[in-house]
Amino acid sequence: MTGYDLAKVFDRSVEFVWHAPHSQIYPELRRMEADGLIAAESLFRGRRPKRVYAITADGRRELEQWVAEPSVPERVRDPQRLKTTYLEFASYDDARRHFRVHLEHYEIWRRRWASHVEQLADRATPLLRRRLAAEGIGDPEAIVAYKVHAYRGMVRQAELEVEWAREGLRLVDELEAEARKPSPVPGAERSSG
Amino acid sequence: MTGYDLAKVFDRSVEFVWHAPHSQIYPELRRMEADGLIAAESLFRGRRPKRVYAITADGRRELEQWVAEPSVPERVRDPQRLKTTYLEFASYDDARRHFRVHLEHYEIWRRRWASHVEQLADRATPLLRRRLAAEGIGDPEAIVAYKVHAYRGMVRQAELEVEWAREGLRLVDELEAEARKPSPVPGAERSSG
DNA sequence: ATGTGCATGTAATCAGTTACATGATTCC
DNA sequence: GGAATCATGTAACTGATTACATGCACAT
Repeated sequence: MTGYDLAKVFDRSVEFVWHAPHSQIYPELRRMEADGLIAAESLFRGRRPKRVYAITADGRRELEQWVAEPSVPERVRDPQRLKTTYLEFASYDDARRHFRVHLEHYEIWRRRWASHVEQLADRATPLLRRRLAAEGIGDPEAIVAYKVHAYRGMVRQAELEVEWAREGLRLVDELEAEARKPSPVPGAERSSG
Repeated sequence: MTGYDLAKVFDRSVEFVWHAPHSQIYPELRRMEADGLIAAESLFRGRRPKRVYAITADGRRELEQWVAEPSVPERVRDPQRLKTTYLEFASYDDARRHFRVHLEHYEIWRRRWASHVEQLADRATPLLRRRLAAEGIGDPEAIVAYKVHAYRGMVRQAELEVEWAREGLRLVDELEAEARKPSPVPGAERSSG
């Protein structure tokens, strides 16, 4: 593939587990080429060449090493959850806006990931078709099954976030209703449930 | 607090939604001081001073602005899920190891987050006690409720990851069992369920 | 004396974002 | 002719990691 193709895959297309802008992709491709992990063929159509990359034997070995070693999950850094922790500094409306943005974001992504899972299960994505059409690749069941499992994980994550945001909205409503009530006499909360 | 105190809070203590090493904290504190968001008091005990920071009025305003504007979640970048997508390049044992590491990691964090939720609900964490003891702060219910909600989100995320990893392990077992079987005659899958 | 915890930094490097920059081709 | 898409880069900056570096206080 070319850098441009990759940018599409990362950005607009279906590979929704990793994002990278083209400004990161092009230099990285050059670095990988210099390291011998990929090789480019320059195609001239019209005047300017485009560089079509393919993996080398060394690159394949590197890829296999990478999948073989389990990567330890990174230290948590969750901007949304961090901000939630300090929502008492915001107005009720701002707090609601916080959860609504979260909800809408993950609702969109839930749909994207879900439809991608369907496409994978149907073996309908261009990349997957290419992989399955190639010869000498291992178990086609495994190729599909691992991807489906990965993206199902993303779908569930999104579902969780949508639900969590909904509960957040309900929480804000409750806190606001509670705050509007006349302040209770200390100790009085025992008498009424 | 001092930079050291903050590093503890970020690193070893209970604030499990954001991580930062001290090498990032100290310069950042100096920058925030230069910007007038925090002010330091140098305490001399023995010989070397330690710098105890407190938020300023400007800093408080900045904090309120930060919580008021909803932050749009970042583009997805999920190393574990990415690797899962290419597990067909790994051996079954390496694939299992991948999911086991994931499982153990999130099992540990699930426990941490869950016990933190309990502590928050009991108003038992040192930081929360300090906040609630301070005067002129708003609704104590809200202070606790938002934090509990945030950390409950983390607990559920961890539960999801644990379950997802378990299913991953089952998937690898199935794929391996399937691969060990004599290769089926094409079309034969119709006759037996 | 030795190790643990308190306490504060710097330096080199890497990863990632945003903006700047260009030009060809193809479709309407 | 103009817009969208193909196609490839660089530059400045910010955020984050890893390693290097130092020194005090206190308990065993």
